[in-house]
Amino acid sequence: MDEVFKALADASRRALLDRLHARNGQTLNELCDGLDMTRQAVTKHLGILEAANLVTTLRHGREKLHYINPVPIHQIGERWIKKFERGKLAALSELKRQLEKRDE
Amino acid sequence: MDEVFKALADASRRALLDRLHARNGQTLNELCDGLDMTRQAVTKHLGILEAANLVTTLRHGREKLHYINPVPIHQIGERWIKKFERGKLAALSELKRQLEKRDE
DNA sequence: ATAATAGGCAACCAAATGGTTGCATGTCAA
DNA sequence: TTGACATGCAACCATTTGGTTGCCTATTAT
Repeated sequence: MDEVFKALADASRRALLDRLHARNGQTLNELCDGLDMTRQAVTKHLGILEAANLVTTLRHGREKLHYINPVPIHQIGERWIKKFERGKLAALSELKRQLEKRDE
Repeated sequence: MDEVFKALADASRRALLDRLHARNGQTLNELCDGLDMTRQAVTKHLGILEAANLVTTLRHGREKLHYINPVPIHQIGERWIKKFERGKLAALSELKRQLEKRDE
């Protein structure tokens, strides 16, 4: 889980996921296209995404195809975000109450 | 948005949010309790959470009370996670198809 | 008044991070 | 078969990060 959070913490990596979300199965060079980074930098980012299981790759001859794996993202939503949904309204109203109490 | 992702990338900070989720409005020293870090390290983490608007603080005399703000977490869910929900099944089945095609 | 308590500030440090360059390897096409 | 193309590997670099220590300030309780 920590690896996923860390992987998602970088804007370049989120951009790569966005690209794969727009069109899945792109090669390394396709993913590099238009980005202000060297190919090697992109390789590293993709490696981190792959290590976090956010991307799965498939060799096809000399090309490496990258496929997004939506499962870890979904898990972040289920296991983490949702926990804070419950009690969200309670937290906000309590905060509001405390903020108002300040002026007593 | 980037600040929120970065703030959530650290396990210590997520643990602090968990603590506030369990009991809101804790002081700095309460939050330090039991953690294997100096108070100053915790202060820094809380500063990052506050900068990302994940935590709001309120001075009460010499104490500083920390309240969780669930809104940015919710926004990550809405603006980011949900985007990948749509097409999740499509991505998975395509990945499965490609993986099977490998053995042709 | 004064001691204890709660927190703030700043300098410093090691390790991790995001990036680069240079070169090597494997695969495809002419 | 040889050149072009797609990717891999490794060393190196600057900056950021997560943490420390030492000291200072503000508030509360005795």
